[in-house]
Amino acid sequence: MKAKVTPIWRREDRADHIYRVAAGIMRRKGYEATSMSDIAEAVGLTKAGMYHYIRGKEHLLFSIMSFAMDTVDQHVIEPARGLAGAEQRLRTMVELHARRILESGGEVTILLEEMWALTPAHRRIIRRRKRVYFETVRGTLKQLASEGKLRKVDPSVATFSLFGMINWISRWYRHDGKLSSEAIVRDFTEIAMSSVLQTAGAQEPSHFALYPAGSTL
Amino acid sequence: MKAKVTPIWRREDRADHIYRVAAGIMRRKGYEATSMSDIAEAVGLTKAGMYHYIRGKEHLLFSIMSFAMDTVDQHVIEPARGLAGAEQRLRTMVELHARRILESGGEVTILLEEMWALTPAHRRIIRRRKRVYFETVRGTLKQLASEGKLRKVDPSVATFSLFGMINWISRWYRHDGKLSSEAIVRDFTEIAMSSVLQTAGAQEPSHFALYPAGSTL
DNA sequence: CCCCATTTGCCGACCGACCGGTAGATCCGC
DNA sequence: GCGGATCTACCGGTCGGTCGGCAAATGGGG
Repeated sequence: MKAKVTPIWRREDRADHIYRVAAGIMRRKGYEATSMSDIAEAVGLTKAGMYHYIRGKEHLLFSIMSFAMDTVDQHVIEPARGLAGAEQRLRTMVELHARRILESGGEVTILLEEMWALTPAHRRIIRRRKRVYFETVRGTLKQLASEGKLRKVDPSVATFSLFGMINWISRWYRHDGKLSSEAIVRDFTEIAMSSVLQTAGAQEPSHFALYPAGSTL
Repeated sequence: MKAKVTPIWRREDRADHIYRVAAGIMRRKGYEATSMSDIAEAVGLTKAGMYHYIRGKEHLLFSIMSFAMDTVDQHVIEPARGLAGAEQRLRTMVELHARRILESGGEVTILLEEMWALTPAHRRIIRRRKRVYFETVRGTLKQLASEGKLRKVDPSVATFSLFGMINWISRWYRHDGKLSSEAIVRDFTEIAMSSVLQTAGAQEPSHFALYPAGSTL
């Protein structure tokens, strides 16, 4: 009596679906704590059936991470690449990245931290792509520094701080929260930009007065 | 010939040692990926021997997290509590917390993120303590806002951003890096403070001009 | 249109490895 | 010889992953 649904799955769609479901579960429970049975059940297959489409747990994680890096390349780095001013470029990257995280639910961000679970070869690939992004931002900050628009801080520390703020978003943002995502993006972008940008009128940050001249720098 | 060392372990010292070793391994590999055998081997005991001192894996994690919260209470919140100005209080917390992370190796910070591994009861306890800290910072930001010293941003978003920067430190800081920890603390504190503090001379952030008046706030 | 061989999608049963944790014997300083 | 510390041996259970096979599609040749 139970009419078999037999939805028309194209093979690659089925695989994509598995990636998506797995990403959601792994985001909530972490990679190690997520069993293949968990994923299979959520997908609506048995474990053996699921293995028809995927190669293994580690490769699944690697695929998700690669997809995450693809979206960052496509929707954050690429749109900002051609922009003229360094400040404009940085602001665009911060804003686009923040918006991406809010819209994607953050699976993508959080799983990028499970590097230790990858095989050395896969880890190297992901690390390399992350470094490209990091160096893009750091290069922009260095350009800002050469224009006198960066605070008197180490560009690497500034870059790490920016990534900290950005990557943390997915840990606190709730889709059903009080603030609209647009308001969050706006406030967040201002906070992030202000953290590294030297204010035009004040060449010296006020706190310099707190330290005696010539103290151990 | 091998003279047995038999170091004189007081029972609680032994337990403390296990906590410390476990925290180090779990920081590198994550909670789930760390087996009790891993820890036992690193401690120099068999698994059964180790269970003489600890109650179980989950309770071990809970103890480490509680210790982490103790140090934050003791070395970050408490010293800042009595301070007069909101700005001074915030700066002190940021600086002390950052310094703590650099000095402790960061075990403490990272493991605080493995909340999902705790039993519901333990999770509630840790979450409550984290919330107290969060509200302390947010309260300070609100006070800054009432004094007109906070950027025109939501205090919660600002607080989350601050915690993001701070908690991210342990992911990039290497003890053998080029920068001295003092230089890092100094730069980082300036970045963090600037991200939320309204610059004295500029009452309106420049980007407000980009949005039409009365746009959806 | 039918028949049948081949492929595809999927499953129940199962594997060896390892997990967290325990029982009971042994060791050793007092 | 007593009691805490530590060991060897083992438990039940779960892990990631595989195997052989069933049933539904697929596709030609007649």
